[in-house]
Amino acid sequence: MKTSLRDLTCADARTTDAGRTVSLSGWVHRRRDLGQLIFLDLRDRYGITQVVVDAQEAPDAHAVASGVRSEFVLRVTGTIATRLAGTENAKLATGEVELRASAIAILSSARTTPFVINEPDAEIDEAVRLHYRYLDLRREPLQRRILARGRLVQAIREVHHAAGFVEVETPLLIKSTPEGARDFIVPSRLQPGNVYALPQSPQQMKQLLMVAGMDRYFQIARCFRDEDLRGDRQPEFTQLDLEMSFVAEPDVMAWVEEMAIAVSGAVAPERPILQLPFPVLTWREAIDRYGIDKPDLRFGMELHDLADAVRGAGFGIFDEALAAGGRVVGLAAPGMAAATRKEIDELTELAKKAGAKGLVWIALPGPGAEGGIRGSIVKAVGEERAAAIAAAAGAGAGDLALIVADRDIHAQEALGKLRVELGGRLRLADPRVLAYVWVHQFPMYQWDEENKRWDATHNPFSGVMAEDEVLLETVSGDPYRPSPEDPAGRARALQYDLALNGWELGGGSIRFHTREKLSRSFALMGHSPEQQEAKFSGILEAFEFGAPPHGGIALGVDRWAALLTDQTNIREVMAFPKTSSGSDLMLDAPSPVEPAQLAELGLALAPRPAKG
RNA sequence: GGACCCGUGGUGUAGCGGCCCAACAUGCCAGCCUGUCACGCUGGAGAUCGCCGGUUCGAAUCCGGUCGGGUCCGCCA
Repeated sequence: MKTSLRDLTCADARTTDAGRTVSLSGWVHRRRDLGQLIFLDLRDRYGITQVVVDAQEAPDAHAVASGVRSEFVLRVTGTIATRLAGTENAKLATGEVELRASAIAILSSARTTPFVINEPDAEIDEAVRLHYRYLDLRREPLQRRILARGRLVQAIREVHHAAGFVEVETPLLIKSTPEGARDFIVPSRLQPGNVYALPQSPQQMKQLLMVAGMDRYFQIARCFRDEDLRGDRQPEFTQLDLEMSFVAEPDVMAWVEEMAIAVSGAVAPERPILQLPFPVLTWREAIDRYGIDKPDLRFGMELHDLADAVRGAGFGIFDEALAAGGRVVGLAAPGMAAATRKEIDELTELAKKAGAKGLVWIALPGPGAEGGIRGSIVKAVGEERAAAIAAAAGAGAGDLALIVADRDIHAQEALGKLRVELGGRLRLADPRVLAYVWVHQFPMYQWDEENKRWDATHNPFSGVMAEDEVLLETVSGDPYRPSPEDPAGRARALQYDLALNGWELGGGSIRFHTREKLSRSFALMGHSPEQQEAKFSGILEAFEFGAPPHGGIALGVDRWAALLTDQTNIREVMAFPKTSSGSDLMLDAPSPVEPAQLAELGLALAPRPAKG
């Protein structure tokens, strides 16, 4: 990549270039000073080339090289030469040649960096990394991941354009809606007292683009949510947002699947996809088999219903749970029969933290192991029955059965968390594999006891399965007077989530596309006609002018990039992320504002409440 | 909003009541070295142990508070 200041990048030189006089520019990666002979590893984004500076050959260049330090920026002119036999470096793409310097220009000197750039494995305090993010980005691991993310976004764009999707930008200054996550607010100077909100997603805009006849839209969209942060959540994040007209659920899923396969191949061609086509689970199946709606399918260790196995065994907790309409579920931790008391106590603690009331265990001795069957209920139900229960949980010789009894869902959810934990501890998941899985047929609503209304479990614009539309009724007969007994609670949404290796990549749905149906759904969610008019007048009105049936999805680009680069934290795939308290340590944001700026906006800041 | 973990030369760690005006590695500085590639060898500089207060004859070490970072719960239509 020839430019005015260089003829080759630091990755280009080969033996076929031997004899050429060229200039290279880059950073000093490492310097090895042997006195009369100095070696400089010159680095740029593309690679590393060894520069040799010989005091006899080039005394001026040698004098400059003597004063050069790590991370100086140089332009080196010299001759590409094949290395002396036996001094080739197989670790470098350019390792068979070197640049024999005749002249060195220092383009920039550099202070000693707060951490070393040339050691990829060095662990550095994250606050320091964030303060000097531009230096951290210079290091190989972060640089590699940001490049991979670039390929991810590029592949997404290419695939969508090729398939006829139109890329449309939507505004960042929009209307605040009181639903869902907290909005980031932007005060309006032209209309003091009024505010814009930053979008939590382009949801309504993309539906309006369907009403506009765009047919297929996508966008790499920045989204904002003012909620507490996590390793997989930042206040601003990026979604692949797309919407399609005249589609049903299988159309969207088929496209996303085709797209995801192409994109995965472009970013991580060496990583096999577990199963094609992607497995599809109903939400119910996912909960029953994995205890979670984003199961990690890279390993089995599924949950088993133990109702039949424990019925009448004479163990009170189980009988009570079943009598109350609850569940008894178990799983088998392979090879953990020898688990110590302490390990089991830890797992019990974990299960309780996950909402379980307790944890029952049965260890089946492995071949050659001393002693018989052990477990917390062996005494109560007898060895034979305990063995049968463990077997029903999927345990064989040498395995540890773990059992939870609780109300519906709670039992599975608690055990599901144990499954994830154990899967990690026992290293059951192949880290190379990409296990995509669809989960669909979610319940549309869940009862919000606090506000006495139904709440969308995922997306309030989702439609419901055709056969469930009859359920969108209330016991009261008035859609504006919902109650927890309403049949609406049984309605399943036309909602589909895509999970990857136990992470929620994203979700989408087929939307309601008539004013009447959307409005009825809003009513169940507690929105009066007046509130609907105030909050959603745009989309409701639009649906009166001929809206096509449509649906789409939004996928988390940060999470996708993290998963494809083997990271568990999206900060590691973002160029300039914020801390868990929302600070940008490099720019020192957020920061105080000038009184004049506030005055212009018609704002006054309330005094910060003093801490007791 | 809550719980837990961490904060010691530039960086990463050790030290966890007196043996410490703090140790090790690396980085940094200087000198030597013509085939190194994590170059090597020799020497040197560099820390009031995040901050404030308390306990104690004595605090990096114990206690309280505070600031910063991280993890988790709540939250995240």
